[in-house]
Amino acid sequence: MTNIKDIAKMAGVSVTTVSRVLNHHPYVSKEKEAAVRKAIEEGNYQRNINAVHLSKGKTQLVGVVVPFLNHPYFGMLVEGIANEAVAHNFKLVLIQTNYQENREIEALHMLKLKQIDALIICSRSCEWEIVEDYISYGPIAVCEEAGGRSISSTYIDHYKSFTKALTYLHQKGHVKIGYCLGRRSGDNSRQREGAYRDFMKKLNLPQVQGYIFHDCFNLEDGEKVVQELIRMEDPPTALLVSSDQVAAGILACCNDKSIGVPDKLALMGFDNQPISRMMNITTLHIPLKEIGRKLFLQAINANEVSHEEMSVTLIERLSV
Amino acid sequence: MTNIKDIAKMAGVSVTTVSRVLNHHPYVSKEKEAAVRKAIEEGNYQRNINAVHLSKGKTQLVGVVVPFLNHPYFGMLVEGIANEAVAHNFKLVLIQTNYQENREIEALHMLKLKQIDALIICSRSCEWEIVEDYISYGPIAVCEEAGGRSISSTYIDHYKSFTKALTYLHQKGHVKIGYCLGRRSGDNSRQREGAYRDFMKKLNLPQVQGYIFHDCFNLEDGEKVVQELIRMEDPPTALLVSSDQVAAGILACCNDKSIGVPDKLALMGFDNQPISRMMNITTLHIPLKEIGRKLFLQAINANEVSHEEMSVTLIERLSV
DNA sequence: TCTTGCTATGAAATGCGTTTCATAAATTAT
DNA sequence: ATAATTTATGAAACGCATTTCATAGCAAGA
Repeated sequence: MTNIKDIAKMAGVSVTTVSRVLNHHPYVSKEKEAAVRKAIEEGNYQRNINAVHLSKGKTQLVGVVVPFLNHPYFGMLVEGIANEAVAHNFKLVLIQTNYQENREIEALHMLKLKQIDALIICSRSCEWEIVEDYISYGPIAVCEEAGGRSISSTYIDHYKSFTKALTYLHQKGHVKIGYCLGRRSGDNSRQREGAYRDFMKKLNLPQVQGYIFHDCFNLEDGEKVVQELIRMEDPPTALLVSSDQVAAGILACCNDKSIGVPDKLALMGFDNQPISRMMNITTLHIPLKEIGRKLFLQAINANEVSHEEMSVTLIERLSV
Repeated sequence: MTNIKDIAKMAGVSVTTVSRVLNHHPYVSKEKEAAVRKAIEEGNYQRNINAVHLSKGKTQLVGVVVPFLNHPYFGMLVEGIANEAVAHNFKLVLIQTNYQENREIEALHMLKLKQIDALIICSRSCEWEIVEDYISYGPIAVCEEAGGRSISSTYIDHYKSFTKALTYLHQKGHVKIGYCLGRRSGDNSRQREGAYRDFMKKLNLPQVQGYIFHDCFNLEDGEKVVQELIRMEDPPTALLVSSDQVAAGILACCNDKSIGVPDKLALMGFDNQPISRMMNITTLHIPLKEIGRKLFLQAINANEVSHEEMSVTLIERLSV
């Protein structure tokens, strides 16, 4: 393999000049540039990218932390990130955590080691303090509110969104309202729980523990929920489901069991995934691709920390 | 930032010895090792990973080429790859191509530049010849039959699978059978088309051009198909759909329009995605995660090229 | 005419860890 | 007791491109 030195020799110039040509730096005469290009051609020269990385201390790589991939939510989000990455000539390094904290720390570590130039955390598992320990090593962007912290964020306000959805359900006459969340921990869940508690309290509606479901991620989890609902003697009349996937699962199961939606049970989804459109599930649209795009831009912008709230839109369909 | 030289000085040894400790090489006395470890601790030393990469010519990175991510097929496949990658201490570099050939070539180029140690192509767009040009730079694994070529592969035989499905449909009494595929190009599609042609011809069944649909990837595409079906005066009675997503879309649309499934239209899906289970779609199970896992193992095994065919299983549900 | 200031170019320093080679000392084998 | 290994350790080479610094020539401005 030829290296820059060989090329320099072949072209009769210094390595500096070759480097200049390679990097489109000014101050190279046309003749020398031509000679260098010819040598590159003839020597079939390929820059050793790892040497470039070492030298520059940059890798044009951005880490993306996701708990898992085979879920439309993250699929869309990463799609948005990936599209923007291409446009900026960056590659993505995928770090699948399955919500394991140590995997997330590993990702942060990669930032420290400069294996990646920046890190996007789509769903955080470890403490803020730990993340903050790494901000000096490179930009970090998260998909949740990080106001006040030196970490860029593009997020939606889950408290507001949840309140919006609850208001809508209430307006539609529902009083016995329950909800389904993904993982129990995490700020997002806490925000949502808070919104629920506050809302129900304010309007003096019953807060039933049994109306609350956790660990709902996929279609299959919807079945689980319906099975529990059936067993209740006084089930909720409306369910706010933090993922369209789960809502779709619930709906399908209801159809199976001839539970009328929305008459017997109203369903409000989240995300506005294709499936919700197809199954006519009323949902809150979240601009995931757009969020992904913004996250990427924040991640590669080492100069400033920014916080961007994205708004959600209620999409009325037929499940409420 | 302290580097290996600093550590060597601090511990009163040579950089070689530090490197030995770092890499768990033998022939280091207990005392020196302890001194080195202490220095590493005190100096808060972090190996410069880019220097390691340069020196070793390896990056512990495997590239993964996918056309897009927000599709359960690729989501699952990559999930399988990612799980195995974690187990082997590799990271994945995602290359989203949107089926653009040049993006795929870029990925191959990364292999050449040693930015990645191996490449997994989940869905190939460019010519075999181009891919083969790169095999000397590192292992490549593909998710399609590559028999005879020096490229590892884990795949399912689409000809066989399609034939299996067609046979099943025919056994169930269907004669007017159509099918839906993703992209028109690609070996997989060609295999399927071939299977269809051969099967229909052999049994002397009608091959109607209008029964064939292309560019079906997502739920939404199902709608499109149904709309066309409605317009036909002599529509097919069964459809073999190369993705459960699309099958689900079709089914949902049929439900909407009160087209009885399977009475009016039988649907046979592909992949055995969660959605097919939920919607009771008869499908062919493809062990995607398993395929992903094998692909990864093939990719990091630089010593031998292997070809592994995975079998599909027909899952009888209620849509046929 | 003299001073700036730009253009052009290369030597050398910088980023940093791994690995080969050489050597010395300590064992083990013969 | 001598030869053959094994253990231990470091210097130097190797992987390679970028960037700073120094220098020289030439053109434009004062």
